[in-house]
Amino acid sequence: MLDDRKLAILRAIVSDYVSSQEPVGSRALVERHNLNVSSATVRNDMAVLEEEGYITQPHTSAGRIPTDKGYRLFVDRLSTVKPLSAAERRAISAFMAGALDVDDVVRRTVQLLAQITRQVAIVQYPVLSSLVIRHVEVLRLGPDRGLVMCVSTTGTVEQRIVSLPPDADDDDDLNLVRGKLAELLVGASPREAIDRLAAFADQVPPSVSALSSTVVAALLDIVSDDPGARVAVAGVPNLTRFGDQFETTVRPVLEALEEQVVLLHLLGEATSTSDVTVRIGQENPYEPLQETSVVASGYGADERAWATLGIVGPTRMDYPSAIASVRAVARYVGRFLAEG
Amino acid sequence: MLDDRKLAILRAIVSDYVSSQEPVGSRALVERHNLNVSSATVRNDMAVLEEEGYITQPHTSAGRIPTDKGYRLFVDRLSTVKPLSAAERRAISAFMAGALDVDDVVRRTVQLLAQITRQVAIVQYPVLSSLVIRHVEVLRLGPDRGLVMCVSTTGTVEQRIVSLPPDADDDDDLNLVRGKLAELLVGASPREAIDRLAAFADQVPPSVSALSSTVVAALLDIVSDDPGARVAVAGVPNLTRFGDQFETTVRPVLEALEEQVVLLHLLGEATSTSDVTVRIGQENPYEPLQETSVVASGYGADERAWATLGIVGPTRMDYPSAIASVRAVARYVGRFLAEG
DNA sequence: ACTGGCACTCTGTCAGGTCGAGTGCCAAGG
DNA sequence: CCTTGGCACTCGACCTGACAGAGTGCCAGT
Repeated sequence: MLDDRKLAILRAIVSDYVSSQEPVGSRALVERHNLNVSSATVRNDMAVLEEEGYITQPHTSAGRIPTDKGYRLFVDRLSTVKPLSAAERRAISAFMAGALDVDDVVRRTVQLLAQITRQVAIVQYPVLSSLVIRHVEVLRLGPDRGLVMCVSTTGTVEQRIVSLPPDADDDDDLNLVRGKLAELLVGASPREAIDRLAAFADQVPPSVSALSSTVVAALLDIVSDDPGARVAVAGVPNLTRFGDQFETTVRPVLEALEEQVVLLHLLGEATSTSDVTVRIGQENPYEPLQETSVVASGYGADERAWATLGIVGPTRMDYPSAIASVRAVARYVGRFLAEG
Repeated sequence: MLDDRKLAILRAIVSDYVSSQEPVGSRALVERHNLNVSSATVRNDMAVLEEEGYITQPHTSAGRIPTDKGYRLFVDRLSTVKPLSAAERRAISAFMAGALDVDDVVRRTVQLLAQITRQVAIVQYPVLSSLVIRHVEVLRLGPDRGLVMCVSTTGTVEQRIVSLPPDADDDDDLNLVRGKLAELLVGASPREAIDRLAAFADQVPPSVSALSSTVVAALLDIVSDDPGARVAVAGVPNLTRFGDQFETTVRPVLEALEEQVVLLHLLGEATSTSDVTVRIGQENPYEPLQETSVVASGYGADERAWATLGIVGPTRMDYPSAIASVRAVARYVGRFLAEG
């Protein structure tokens, strides 16, 4: 159906359109790429490609632009991942060097990704569910307010403010509960923690049951209410390069960027750290973003991904570079988080 | 120089322009407001107002639009702050109810502010410098990595990851240092903490001096590297209502929104919780944002402000509503943080 | 001091015309 | 059967001129 030349033409169309952002015609194509055929031949091939749904023309007598299906074919079969330049590799190390804690790593990563791809970058915070609890703390902040904290082995800290029963007039009860909980939870994964917490109510003396249940509720909230459900975003100004129609294309993106839930849905679920997922236009699960593409990858210190990162940009995007950048950054961050 | 009628005309121009976003002419003015004079009279007055620099016309034979100076006069002398509707007040309480911790309060506040003003909202995290240290924690995360944490009485948690000397082969040293530091710092303000930490090196046995100095450095970093230097942003999609020119007006705003430092500079320094600051167009300290106005206020539980919040929008903004909203939200958040 | 009237200026828009890029198709050639 | 040069056709981009409308400034009259 599609011989080599047609594929080469499709590749050329994608490549030209991505760089010029203008429909590309048959003549320009034979001039800029050495296809060794005439423009008429290219036209015939383009007619076939259009019939098959890989390209389309905005109006009669304009050049062709790739469809989502065309980009998909390009990404799957026609593109070779562009290796990053030495300068880019150096930029990555320089940018990440000296990160203070996990939050800082995430913030730097998202900025880095936005900068090298010149798109909007999104980085999910590492999900606690693949981590291990290192420390549990319960503090009294005021007469009836307390703080419950949970620290993971990677240094992520999650906390909740709770109302403490005012009758616990000194902190012995608090320390008792804290001690028992620490003993119970340190070393546990969040999933184990949920199970152990469910059985905890029976293990405390009735005198502290009110206090204990409040703290346990907060801890359950922390470990079960997926703490990786947060994302960092950078590179929003890059949207101004998006195109002309603002209300129709950019606005939905801006709205999606304010909805953490949508963003997580968008990044998708990455189970492995080695794949880069590309969602093109209408393949996108979130309807208002069907004019945009998402390039995402899992990241983490081992094969199992801790969380996801990626970029969002126009379907007309330089996929080979984007994929290479996302992959490189994901790998680097994974290693960085492992080594500290 | 400017009699009552001229002021009334200026007020009418501002009001009409803000709602219609189009230059307003003399005839429309006498029709929509009962000025009891003819359009010719209005024209004469407008000529004076233009001469004085309060209004301008985009081109000959177009209506007038207010200048920055015109808006300034309007804000200072011609507008009365619009009280919030009952529905808005209810929305504020509903939105804030059930906030989990300080971070959550900030996130909700910034969303709330963006929603009721329909502008871009910015909320600075409460600065630690007006708070008191409640708890200090030092944890070992791995063979050579540790976590240093600091909790304030409002429940703000700041942490740093540090490299620990590997020779501390069990955690007695760590606990010793932690204990001494907790004793030293709990109850201190950040300023006091800096002083006390400076003198701490002398108080520890030499065997733990390496460990101690690492931890102290991290704590100094936490308490001195102003943790209130962070802001939350929401309502970015509202920028699409900004106007037509994108490259020139919206892009600089998007860029500013990615720079925490610029944003803090923009909000300015609010020392009191009772004033609302309005910076109009060129009054703005950050040059690329001279087409925008900033309405900001300090907030906090007492008269002294903890931090600042505000909105950024086009100079053509509904100042009375914006000022009222910013003030109301600032007060509400202040009370909320105090009561918990 | 205000008002009605008038000439003037400028923008936005619409119709008409031209240009050029690009296509589809066809007949001829390898 | 594939490829190619040629040709007619289509349609958007751009320019032009004309026109209506909004708005102004100014002036003479009340």
